[in-house]
Amino acid sequence: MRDYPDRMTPEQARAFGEDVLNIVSQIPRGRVTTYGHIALLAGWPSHARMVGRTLRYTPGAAELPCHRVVNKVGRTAPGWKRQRTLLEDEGVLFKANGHVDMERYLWEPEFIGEN
DNA sequence: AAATTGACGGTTA
DNA sequence: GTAACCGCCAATT
Repeated sequence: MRDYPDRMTPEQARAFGEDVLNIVSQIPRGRVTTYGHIALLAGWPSHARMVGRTLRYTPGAAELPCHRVVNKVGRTAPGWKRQRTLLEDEGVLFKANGHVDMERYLWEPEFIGEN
């Protein structure tokens, strides 16, 4: 018995991509959220990696505040050095270990009228 | 068809 | 704190 969703059909993958971009666009300035939270809200809890894939490869994702998406421990995206500067410019403080202070800046999206 | 690759997450040591 | 795994899954090789 699998406790994770079935493999995405192409149609589901398309809808998932739209949902991800839509959610990212709602992250408030000066706050961050995680790949896992976005995947959960999009209805695919085990697809955190796919959220990262979408933001990395979808043209137009750069127009969104995708710099406000970090991993669960507050680490910024590998190879994207500018992300930290963008966050600091809107007031997000980093800890000595180079991670975002998640206790202070994590924004947890809420389900609205779902199901 | 089989193996590898990641803007990830979790457990263990 | 680090590091080594493991599970997950679409895309790529």
